[in-house]
Amino acid sequence: MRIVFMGTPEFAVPSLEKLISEGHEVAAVFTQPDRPKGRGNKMAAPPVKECAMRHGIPVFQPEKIRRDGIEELKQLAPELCVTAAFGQILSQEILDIPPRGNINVHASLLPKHRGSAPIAYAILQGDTLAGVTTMMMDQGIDTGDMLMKAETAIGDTETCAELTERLSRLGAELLAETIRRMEAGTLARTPQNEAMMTYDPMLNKGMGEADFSRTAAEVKGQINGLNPWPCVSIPFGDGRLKLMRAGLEEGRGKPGQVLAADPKSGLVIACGEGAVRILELQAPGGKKMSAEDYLRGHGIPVGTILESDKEQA
RNA sequence: CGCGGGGUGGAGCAGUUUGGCAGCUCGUCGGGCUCAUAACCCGGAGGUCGUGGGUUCAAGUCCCACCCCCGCAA
Repeated sequence: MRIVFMGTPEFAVPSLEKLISEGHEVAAVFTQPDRPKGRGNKMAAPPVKECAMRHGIPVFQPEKIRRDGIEELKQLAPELCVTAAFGQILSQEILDIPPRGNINVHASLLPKHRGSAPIAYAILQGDTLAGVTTMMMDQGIDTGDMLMKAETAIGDTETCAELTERLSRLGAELLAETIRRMEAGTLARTPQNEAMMTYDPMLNKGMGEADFSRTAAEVKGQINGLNPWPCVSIPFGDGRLKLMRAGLEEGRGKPGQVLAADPKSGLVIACGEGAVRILELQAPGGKKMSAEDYLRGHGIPVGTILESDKEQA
């Protein structure tokens, strides 16, 4: 099928590669413009662009596709559009161009977790099940009719980064099967149950302020769900200590109190209810490492109360 | 030229300010203690100190260049 693909981050790459390997004619890729990124503010291409260029597929990077990309899309004359984490709103005019519509790969079990950070919120809220849904795009945000779903259990200490990687591959498989059924004429559309819907706001840096007064399960969800961004952190020395992965642990104490801190027993911090074991962390200026490794070279006295931002203010 | 931190046995760090024997915690190997152990005691192996040049009687440490890693800001 002649397809135009729209996507931006790493999550979208497996879907694009799957379309190619399935033999579809990917006529072009739309992705976000290159932006200055990282140290030195060097311009960086979105992962989807790099993938497209590797395959010799034309790339379009309009600032707003609904303003600057309409004519190009019309000329490309796709039979179907596929989007995956594109990051731009599509207007009805755009959606009307491909005769078979626009399929979106969304990283949640809709109608739960509409919005731009479904995977983070699944972990943040303590869900045990995550998944991907293919759906027909309409003008709302993740509101269109559902086509197919795939589920997967969320690991006990799985981070958003890891789950995103898994779901990106699951989504690619699901996308391929969805298109196969569309071609076979056996694809059913299921409207979303609006009563069950949840919409998650965008993540922001403020969400990464540790709050050990919450329950251990909430703290764990916050730590694992906000990795890789914005990450939970606490003021520490010259900078901030980022907590990258956590699990639940027995124990109680004042919120933020260090219950254990040595290479043998690891790092355990008391919460408002229960305690969390910090499995991976990153000190100011340092690399990400296991808590055990960190403690081999640094001491944290047992009993220390780690201040979270809210307690300091 | 956006701001800043870092590279030292297998892991994580100290030592650099003020040049002078390679240090700590852990792991690993051997021995001991113990009913037993991830505990404890004794002993050993293991390091081109990111790379290249320079200064010096002497450089992990001072000077110059380069490579790599990381945080912040966007």
